[in-house]
Amino acid sequence: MGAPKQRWTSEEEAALRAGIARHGVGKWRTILKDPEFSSILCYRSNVDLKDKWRNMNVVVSASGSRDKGKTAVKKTRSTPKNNDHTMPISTVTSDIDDDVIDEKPIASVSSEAGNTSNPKKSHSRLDNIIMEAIKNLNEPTGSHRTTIANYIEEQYWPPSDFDHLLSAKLKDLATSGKLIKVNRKYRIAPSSPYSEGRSPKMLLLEDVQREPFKVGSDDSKTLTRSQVDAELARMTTMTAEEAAAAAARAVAEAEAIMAEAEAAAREAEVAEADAQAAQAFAEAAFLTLRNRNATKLMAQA
DNA sequence: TTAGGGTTACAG
DNA sequence: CTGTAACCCTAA
Repeated sequence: MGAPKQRWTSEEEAALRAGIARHGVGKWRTILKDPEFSSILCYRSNVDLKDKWRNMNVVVSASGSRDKGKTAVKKTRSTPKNNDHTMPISTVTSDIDDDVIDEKPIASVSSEAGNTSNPKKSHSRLDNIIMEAIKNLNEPTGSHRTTIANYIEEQYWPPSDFDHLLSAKLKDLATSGKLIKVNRKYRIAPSSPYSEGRSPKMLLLEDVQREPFKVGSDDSKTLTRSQVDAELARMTTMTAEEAAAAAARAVAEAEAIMAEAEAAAREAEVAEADAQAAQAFAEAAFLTLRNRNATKLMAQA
């Protein structure tokens, strides 16, 4: 975690995450060609994106054991890649009603990558994996248990009784205050050491809050994907002041919508979708605002 | 063009 | 000296 050669900035990481969330994992060239992301990632190649994404997903490498005792990566194809290039929130998850959590002792985890879990830490590695999963998923309104499970199953391999372990652990973390459970979604608690300044929401607010705009709790709730694209396309022709104003307004709208969606403690999937769209719009607006000088429209190869 | 292995540079 | 992150090379 040092500062080696050309370290990736937070903006670049955010752009990469946003691009992956929008286009899918592995579509590096597509992400690079995206006008919103190419502004930030113009100094990176598709290989750089791939390498960076690979490094970001390196979780807990086996300490020691350079090239020996490496447990083979069992490619369990039990999960047939349900969705590739769709919003992760679009998984409607008909398998809800998952709050039936058995109070199963999970002390005997001992199922991780080759190395024995360190007995010094009070919490097992599964805690770190869960927190990392939620952090990397980076969903503004929290992550469903099924989404977390899907993420972990793709990053690692599912241990035995992983479902029960995850449910118990999530409840344990929620009761201990390390996670906040809103509706059926889990977020990282603000006081948790895992809540680094990686949230694009915070990133947005830090740079755009100079223009105090009225939080309009008005028509913005009916923000659709096409409207987002239209607004975004119009923004590229704005002046700096107009772009700043629009970005600030977008952030305010996103905040209002997300706050409203969270306050409504119900299973409102429509509000959730709106919050996602607003978040995406705000992020894209921010990226456009920051790099509107370097507007290079890469010709389609 | 992408995925994976290998190499180099830097931090602890 | 060791681990990590960016960089580099190559097969598919």
